[in-house]
Amino acid sequence: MSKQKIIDVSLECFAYHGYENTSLTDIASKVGIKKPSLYNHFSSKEEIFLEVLKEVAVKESEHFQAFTRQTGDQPVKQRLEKVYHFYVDHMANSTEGTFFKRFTFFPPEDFSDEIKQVFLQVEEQANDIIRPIFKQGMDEGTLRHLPIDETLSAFYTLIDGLFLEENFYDKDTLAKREQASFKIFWLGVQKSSEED
Amino acid sequence: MSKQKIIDVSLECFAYHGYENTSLTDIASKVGIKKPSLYNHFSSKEEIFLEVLKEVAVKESEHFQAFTRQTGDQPVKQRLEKVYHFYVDHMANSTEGTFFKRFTFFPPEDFSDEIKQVFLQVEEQANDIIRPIFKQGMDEGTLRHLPIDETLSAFYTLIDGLFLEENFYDKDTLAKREQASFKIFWLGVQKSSEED
DNA sequence: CCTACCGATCGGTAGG
DNA sequence: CCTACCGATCGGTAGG
Repeated sequence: MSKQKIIDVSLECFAYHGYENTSLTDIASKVGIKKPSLYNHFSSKEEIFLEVLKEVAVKESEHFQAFTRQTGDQPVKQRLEKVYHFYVDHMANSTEGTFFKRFTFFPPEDFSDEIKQVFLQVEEQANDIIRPIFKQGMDEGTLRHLPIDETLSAFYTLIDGLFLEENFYDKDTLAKREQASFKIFWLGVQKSSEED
Repeated sequence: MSKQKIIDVSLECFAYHGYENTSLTDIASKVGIKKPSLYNHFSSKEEIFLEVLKEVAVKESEHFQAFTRQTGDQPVKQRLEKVYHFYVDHMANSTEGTFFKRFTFFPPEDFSDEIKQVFLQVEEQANDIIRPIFKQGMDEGTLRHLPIDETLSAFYTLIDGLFLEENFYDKDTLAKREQASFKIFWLGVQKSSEED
């Protein structure tokens, strides 16, 4: 169906060029039709954007959930490390990640409320997936007993920081920064030998 | 001089609305002149932008340097904590910080090289200012002997993460996240009692 | 520093 | 799904 093709093409254009910098002519030509034909499927540019946003939100949540579940049988440190690398890599290298980053961080004014809502919803679902890993670590004595929401938010802040840095550093430097941040985070949250 | 006023007004427009979303008519009307008069001072919109960029880079470096120097006589933990809060607050609440964040994060394609260069240059200057604090901490035995560039990059990644989060959390939540991240970072880098 | 105007491009519509 | 066209707005220029 060409409606889906319009959504796919729009996702790519919006992700890599932004909302204002993507024209309906651009989208139509990449789909292989003329601009007015878009109006057979959508009533405005805004509607296209909102449909793309909705799709990305659902896909991203499912994607993260599937990956995290799959690490369920591993030790806490490995689970966290894998989830961490997966998040960072995905946001750096996928179209959906780029879209998500771009519009959560600098939303077009007209959509800022919808976007904020989607971000918070995706984050909440991600929290529900990651929280049990920290819980597991504290219960089994691998992690310090810190307030779980502090640990969780510090973990996210690292990831968010790397999102931003993806824009300036080359792959090698970024990989080193990714390692360094995790190492120090882990030193901070692990239970040291002298504690009970 | 009205050239300076154009730069000041443009900085504000670009910071809060982005490059494509700021028209020369907008800028002129806020300055109190008509659009064609801008061309008495600048030869294009691009030139205005590049001049604003240059000014922000210089101002930010100086501003940051001045603040850090002023904390020189305090213990390492307090110095780091103050620099950290200063950085995050400044980026959240100043026009220059908003400009810097917006354009380092999603640069208009035509300027991406110039912007990347400015970002790396500002970061390098910031490194030269912060590195001695970590060096001091390791020398006096407050901090673990970790590779200094790992510590430095992890510290920045925290700050970068909070930059992003400034866009969707309210002040209270943000302040909590700021505290939580620093707390865990500090647990990670401080020398624990059992080490030599 | 202005008025008047340029070609290009935008999102969107009419009508088939 | 198309051609033809709309009013609005863009960055930029001519000429004073």
